[in-house]
Amino acid sequence: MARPGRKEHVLDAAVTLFGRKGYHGTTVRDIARESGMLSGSLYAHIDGKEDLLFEIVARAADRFMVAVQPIAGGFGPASDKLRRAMAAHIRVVAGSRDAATVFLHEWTALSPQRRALIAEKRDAYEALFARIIREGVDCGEFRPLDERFARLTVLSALNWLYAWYTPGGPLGSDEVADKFAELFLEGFRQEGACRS
Amino acid sequence: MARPGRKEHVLDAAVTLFGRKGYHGTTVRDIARESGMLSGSLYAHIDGKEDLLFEIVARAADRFMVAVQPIAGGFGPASDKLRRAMAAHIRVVAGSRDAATVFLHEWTALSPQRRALIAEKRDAYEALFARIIREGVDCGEFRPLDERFARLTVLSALNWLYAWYTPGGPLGSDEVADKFAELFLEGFRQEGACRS
DNA sequence: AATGTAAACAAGCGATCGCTTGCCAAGATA
DNA sequence: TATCTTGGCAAGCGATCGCTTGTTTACATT
Repeated sequence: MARPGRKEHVLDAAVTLFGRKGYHGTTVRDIARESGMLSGSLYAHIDGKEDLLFEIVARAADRFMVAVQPIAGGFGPASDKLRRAMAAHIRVVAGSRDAATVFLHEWTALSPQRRALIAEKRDAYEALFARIIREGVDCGEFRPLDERFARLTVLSALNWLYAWYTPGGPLGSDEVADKFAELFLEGFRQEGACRS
Repeated sequence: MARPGRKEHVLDAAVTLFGRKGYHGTTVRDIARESGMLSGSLYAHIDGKEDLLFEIVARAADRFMVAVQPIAGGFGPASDKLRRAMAAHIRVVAGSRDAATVFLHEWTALSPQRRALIAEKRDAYEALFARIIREGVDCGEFRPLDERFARLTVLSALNWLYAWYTPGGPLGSDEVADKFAELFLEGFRQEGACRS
């Protein structure tokens, strides 16, 4: 009887190591050791090292998409959708920080064909945020923003989360999202600032 | 007579390759080929592969520091200092995009001691932005921001630049800085928004 | 108890890794 | 002219890379 959990176990080991040491910095022997077997035994479950990377990256991309898609397509004020989209993104990062790191950093190690596939997924994901921002501008809720800059800024903040956010820390993912949303929506400047 | 330009030439080759394929994804033979010599000849100029990485990363860190330090320590409104600090940062990225990429991504490949050294430099750099933000809050020019979040958000936007900014493109570094600064200072929300 | 099969191990393949060594041509120095 | 230094080449070191092969173990099914 096949134990379907074995491959998932290997994927878990790989995502941990890829996240910590990078794709090229991780050997198949590392992955095997982390999985509790020898390197040759890995090949009963996988076709090659790069397949592991692709599966990790593709799954991570899908998780982001699935989390934010319904929010971008839903109803409500753009500011609310933006806050909820950020919260959903952060929840994905918090739920699988290593996978998010690998998704953002190691996709360049893929073959050109697979890299193009991931680029498509990433573009589709970014389009969700572009849509929310355009909605906000069109309905007058947001200032006449440069959509590209606003989107890039929001995504930059989200994409850099992996570098400092610890899921077990004092801040829950929704609290972080609230703080980000407030920051982006209201800006830094005090009304009637002193301008010293 | 020693030709002092040779080592710089090797460093240039290394920063290009590290930026494109990562540290572990680049071999010393790659670096040698890019430098127009064979791998053995490299070792007349360097002590080892990791020394190249360290020198690249440390120099990049210093460039950021030198560019922003006088702005953070200078005079003027915090909003202006923030905009000028961002512009200075972006100029550094634009002037050496590969080095900035390596600085942000590949420092984890360094030995623990050297990694700690780079972490110190990075912390000192981030402190410059923290100082500007605190100044703005203290003098009342900024709202009572959470300094940590504001700093992280600004630095996220700056650190993600390498992923999309092309120095030869339509936007100059100062234009990008202006747009970022406006976005952060004024926020997304329109005064008297429709809140539909 | 006999058989089939999934999943592991032991061993090692060819290739490539970072790096070292011994050597030599060319230019500077004396 | 004789010597020394620089910066390169050719060759190859031991280690490790991703991966393959042949065999064995453990367990489910019959």
